Amino acid sequence: MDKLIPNITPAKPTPNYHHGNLREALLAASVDLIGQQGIQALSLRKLAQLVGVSHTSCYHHFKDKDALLAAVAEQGFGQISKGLRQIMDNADTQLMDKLKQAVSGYVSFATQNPTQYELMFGRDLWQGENHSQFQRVAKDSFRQYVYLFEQFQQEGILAASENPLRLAQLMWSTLHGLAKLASDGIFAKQGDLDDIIEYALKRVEGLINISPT
Amino acid sequence: MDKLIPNITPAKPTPNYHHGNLREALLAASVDLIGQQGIQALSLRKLAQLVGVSHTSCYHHFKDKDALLAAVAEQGFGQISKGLRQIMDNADTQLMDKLKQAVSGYVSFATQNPTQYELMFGRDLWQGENHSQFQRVAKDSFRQYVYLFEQFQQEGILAASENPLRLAQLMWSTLHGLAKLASDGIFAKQGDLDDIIEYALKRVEGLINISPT
DNA sequence: AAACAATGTAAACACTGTTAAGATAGTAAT
DNA sequence: ATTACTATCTTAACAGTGTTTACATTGTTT
Repeated sequence: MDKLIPNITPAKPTPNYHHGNLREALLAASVDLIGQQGIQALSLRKLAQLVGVSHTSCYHHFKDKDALLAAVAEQGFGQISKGLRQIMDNADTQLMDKLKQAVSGYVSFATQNPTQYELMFGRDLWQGENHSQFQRVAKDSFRQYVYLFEQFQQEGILAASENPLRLAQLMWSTLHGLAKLASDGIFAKQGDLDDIIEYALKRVEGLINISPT
Repeated sequence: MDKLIPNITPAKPTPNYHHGNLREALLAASVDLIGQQGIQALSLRKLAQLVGVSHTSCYHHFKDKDALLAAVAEQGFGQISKGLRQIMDNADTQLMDKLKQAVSGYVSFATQNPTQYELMFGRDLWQGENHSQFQRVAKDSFRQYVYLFEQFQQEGILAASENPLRLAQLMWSTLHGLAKLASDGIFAKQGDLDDIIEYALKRVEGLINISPT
């Protein structure tokens, strides 16, 4: 779906004074530029030149540079949410398989879009001003994990004594940690990743079958 | 140990041409400034003004702005390592209690120094140029977790069939995820954190007692 | 005392985000 | 269709940034 080498073509021959679709173009160029050169390398001016437009025109579509970054991050969460929903809505898949697919899908996104993933969890977007729209989309993607564990419980696979929310929080923390550390190559070598995931899933399976206190 | 409101005093009356301890002063001021205003707010000029020195003097102690940030991050890992070592070296503490203390200590650091923690795991420092010294200190702090689980195994508490490295990687991922999400208030409310940690530790305890395949 | 290296400063460069004022083009109202 | 209006894009300017270059001051070694 994503091109391996996104094409950053320096301006296209748009004879129109009004670009017509500048907002989307800016977002797309941002994803490309960030993916290739890192978050730091993204400047409004470079971006505008890439799209073939004056750099101040950005301010008609985004309040801030921060707002643009928030939109890029939001798009990332949207992508994850979409993928999760497709997995969840497949009636032919067993619950445990859904979990496995959800996990590997999440980690895949992080490792394939490491800089965007970094942006999505940057402290600025969560702590600073209220990028409320962005945060809403992000939290929606999380609720699907809670929903998954609730289904586990409804089908009696997971003991009623367990707390689905806590379980989802714990599992998602692990997932985020794995994704982050793997995508940045911090500790686990890229190859070890699958091993660790398998290792983690075994634990969850044990938890589900044994269902301890 | 850390002051709640670090004092950012704008320049001290240093009549000396040579500051004498500029490197340390810059690091300390960086930690303060970052902690109060965020990473983005740190500029070499602001920093220099805070210490009462010309902004170009930084380049005699750090190659880059990035190098300075790496030093700040390195100091953070050093702090964590030191705390872990104190826990590990206490002969009067049981292994399981050491684990608990290590976990809560780690999370405490992250929640009390959220911006520095963010910096420590920023992609730039891990991906970009080779801040080798920084990475060495960081990885040292991780090895202590591996060492802990190895001890578990030596004392027969953890089944020999388990892989201490994998276990440490998994646990540390979880820990990092929890710390990050909690310190930025992303999903878990700050109050829920203790619950989740307790929940997580129970899982590890179960793993250790039952010692499954 | 002279030579040297370490550590400080000042000036200049290219680049950044942001604002303000004006140009252009589509759209709705008369 | 002409007018008014709004959305969109441009140019010009501003303050602030990291970094380099050349120079000043100090501490140390010969």
